[in-house]
Amino acid sequence: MTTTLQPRWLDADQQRIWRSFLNGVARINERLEAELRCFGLDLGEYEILVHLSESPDRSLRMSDLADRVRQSRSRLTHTVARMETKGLVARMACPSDRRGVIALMTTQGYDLLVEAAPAHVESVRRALVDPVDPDDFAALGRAMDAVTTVQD
Amino acid sequence: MTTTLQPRWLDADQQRIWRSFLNGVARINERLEAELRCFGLDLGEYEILVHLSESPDRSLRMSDLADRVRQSRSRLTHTVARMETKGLVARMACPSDRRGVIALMTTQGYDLLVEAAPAHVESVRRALVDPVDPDDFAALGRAMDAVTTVQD
DNA sequence: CGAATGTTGTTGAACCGTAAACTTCTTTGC
DNA sequence: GCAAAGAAGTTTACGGTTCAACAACATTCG
Repeated sequence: MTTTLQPRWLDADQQRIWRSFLNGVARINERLEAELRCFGLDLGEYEILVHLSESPDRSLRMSDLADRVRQSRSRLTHTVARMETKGLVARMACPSDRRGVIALMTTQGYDLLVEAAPAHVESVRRALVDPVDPDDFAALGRAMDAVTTVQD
Repeated sequence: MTTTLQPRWLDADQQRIWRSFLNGVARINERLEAELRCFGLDLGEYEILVHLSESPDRSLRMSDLADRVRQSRSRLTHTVARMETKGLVARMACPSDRRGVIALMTTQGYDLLVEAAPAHVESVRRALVDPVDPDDFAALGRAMDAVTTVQD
C-alpha cells in the first residue's frame, strides 16, 4: 500500500481570504507606487532613502542596506547607481573593509525624502490604516510577524 | 494665517505593523515564486491558469482575464504570448465582438496546473496559513477586504 | 445615418530586475 | 603563513514589465 500524500487543500474560507490578500496587496502597492511617482520615485527607492535617513551619518554598507530593503545585492547596485546619477545618494569606499562600499544620502536625497514622506504616509493611511478596523490592523501585524518569523 | 496641513504621521505601533506588512508580503512572495519556478511558472502565469481553469470552457476574454489577475492589458498580451509558445494557452477570435480575443487553456496547460497546484497550495499553507493564528488569519481577510472595498 | 468618443488588444522601445560569472578582499583552518 | 573557502559588490546578458502610440472595432448621440 503506497502512502500517497494527499494535498491539504484550502477550505472555502481560506481560499477566499487568500485571494483577498492577493487583491489587497496589489491594491496597496498600486496606490503607493502611483503616489510616489509624483516625486520621481518608486517604492524601492523610497525605502532606500528611508533606511539611509534613519542610520548614523545617513549611510549604510551596501549589503546591510540590501538586507533592510529586501533587495538582492545586484538589484541594489543597479538601483543605487541610478539614484546616484539623480544625485540622491553617493557611494564611498568603506574604511574598515576594503571590499565594502558605503551608500550615503545626499542633501538633495534628504530633501526629496522630506518632501515625499508626508504624501507617502498619507497614502499608507488611505490605502491601509484608515479603512481597516484597528483590531484587525493589530491582527494583521501579528500575522505578518508570524510569517516573517517562520524559517524555511 | 495659512492653514498648513500637518501630516498625520503613523504612531510607533502603526509604523511597526506597516513594516511587518512589507516584510511579510515580501517573504510570502519569495516563497511562492521559488516553489513555482520548479514548474517553470511564475505567480502571474499561475494565476492566469487558475482563472482560466475556473471559467466556462476554460476560456476568458483577454480584458476580463486581465482584470481578474490584476495585470495591465499590455502585460497580459506579452505574458499570454509567451505562454502560447510554451503550449499552455491558445488564443482565438471572439465571436460576439470582433475586437475581442479569447484566451483558452490547452490540455497541456491544464495538466501543468494540476501538477503544480498541490505544491502551490502547500506553499501558501507553509508561508501564510499555518504560521498564523486562525483568528488573526480571519482578521487578515477582513482587513484586505476593507482595503479592496475602498474606492480611490 | 455618421462623426465623435470609448474600448479592446497589440506593438515596439525603454526601462528595470534577475541570474550567473567574476574581481577583490577577508576569514578560516591546517 | 598560506591555501581554501567565503563574503562584498559589480558587471553583463537576458527576460519581463511599463509606457505610449496605434489599429480595429463598438458605442453614443446629435
